[in-house]
Amino acid sequence: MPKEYALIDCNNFYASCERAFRPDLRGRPLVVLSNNDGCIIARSNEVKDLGVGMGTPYFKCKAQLERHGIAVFSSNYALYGDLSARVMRVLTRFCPHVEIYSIDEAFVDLSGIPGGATQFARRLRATVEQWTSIPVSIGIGPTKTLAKLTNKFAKQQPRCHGVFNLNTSPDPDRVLRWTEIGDIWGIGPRHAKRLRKLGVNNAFDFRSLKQDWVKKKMTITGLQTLLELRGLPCHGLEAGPVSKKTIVSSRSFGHPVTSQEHLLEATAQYATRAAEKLRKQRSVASHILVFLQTNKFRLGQPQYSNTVSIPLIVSTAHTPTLIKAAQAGMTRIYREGYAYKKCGVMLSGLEASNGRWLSLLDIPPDAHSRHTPIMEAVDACNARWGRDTVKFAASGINGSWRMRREMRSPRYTTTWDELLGVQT
DNA sequence: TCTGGGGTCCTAGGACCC
DNA sequence: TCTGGGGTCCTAGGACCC
Repeated sequence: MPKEYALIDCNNFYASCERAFRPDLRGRPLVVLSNNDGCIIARSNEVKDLGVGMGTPYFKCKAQLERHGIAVFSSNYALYGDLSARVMRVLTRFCPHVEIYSIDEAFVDLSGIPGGATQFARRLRATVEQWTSIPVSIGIGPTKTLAKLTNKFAKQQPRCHGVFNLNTSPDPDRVLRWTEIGDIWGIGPRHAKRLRKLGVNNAFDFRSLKQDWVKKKMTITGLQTLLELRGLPCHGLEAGPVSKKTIVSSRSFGHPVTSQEHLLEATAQYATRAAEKLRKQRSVASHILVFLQTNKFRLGQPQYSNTVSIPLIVSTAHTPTLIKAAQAGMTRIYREGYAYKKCGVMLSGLEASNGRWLSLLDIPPDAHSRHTPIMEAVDACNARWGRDTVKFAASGINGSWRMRREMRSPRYTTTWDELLGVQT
């Protein structure tokens, strides 16, 4: 019996979230923009049909969007994160094994489910939509790669009504022929271009290539994709949340930044965010990397970018220590006379905080563990009363470097002041 | 004027060691 | 005229994902 992996994928997730509390937007075209209102990162079906591409800079298509009366939103991650959690809660309630793969996707194992995977998936789809108002599509196949590709088929073929099972299909090869080479999970634009030149245009063509050739040209990961398309599972379901090996916090600035003072504020802010993520997964970091860069799209302007990695004497998750190290790094790479676009910090060398290596240097063993209670208290306050209830002065108050989000919808589900009002 | 953010894995090649 | 061989570790860069 083949496995029955299902991929549950929210349709146009961010766009669907914006519609969840705005029924007037159903059937109306809408887009969601990236941070700083820079690029299009989500489109409703109507906008996809107009040919507006994913990742298009907003300023390049603004006029077209206005002409067609398209609603435009800044990204509202508080809302998307909360609705995602609701969708995932429904899945974990009904499915035995769930792997949350991204904010809008989850794999589940439906092998041997009573009544059959297809019927189960249809009920699950209806329940998710009824309980969260988020529409999803479900693709089922013997491997994760085939479930992924079947999901796209289910989403785009109206006859499927959002659910398709490759395992019970009378003609599974039809789905593979339908899948363009660049739409296969694991085959990106570079490999797709090369394969097309060789006449390999869809998943069916790719599946018949020789293993040795694929491994040579596309490494072991390409070979795994090939085997998965042949129905041999190379990727299982992750058992639980996996700890990150690196943690990054970085942002483009709302406006170009020239002063060292503002860069140091931003650096402190990103170090604070990264440290929060670090503590959330109960890790400590042994290295902190800081980088900054000018705007690479401004070809006429002087360009400069640099990176510095700083080893920490003792692995830590203590925000003030990390801020200090990050700011020291930033001071080292800052050069006067440039208009900076972006900076950020990356934490690496992560280990579980309970199994930390002790430094051989002469540091009292409790030098950092004595900081643990205070950081726990800060995290608890911010969890209870909202982000930045307790913050570090080094981040400044209202620097012009903070990002722009001029068209953000209300945080309907996570902020009291922004709850949906109902008129009586 | 205006071009996102955060991750993973694999490989090649250099440094270094015996 | 001659200039070993093999192993490990680290880093940079490429490719991919959402």
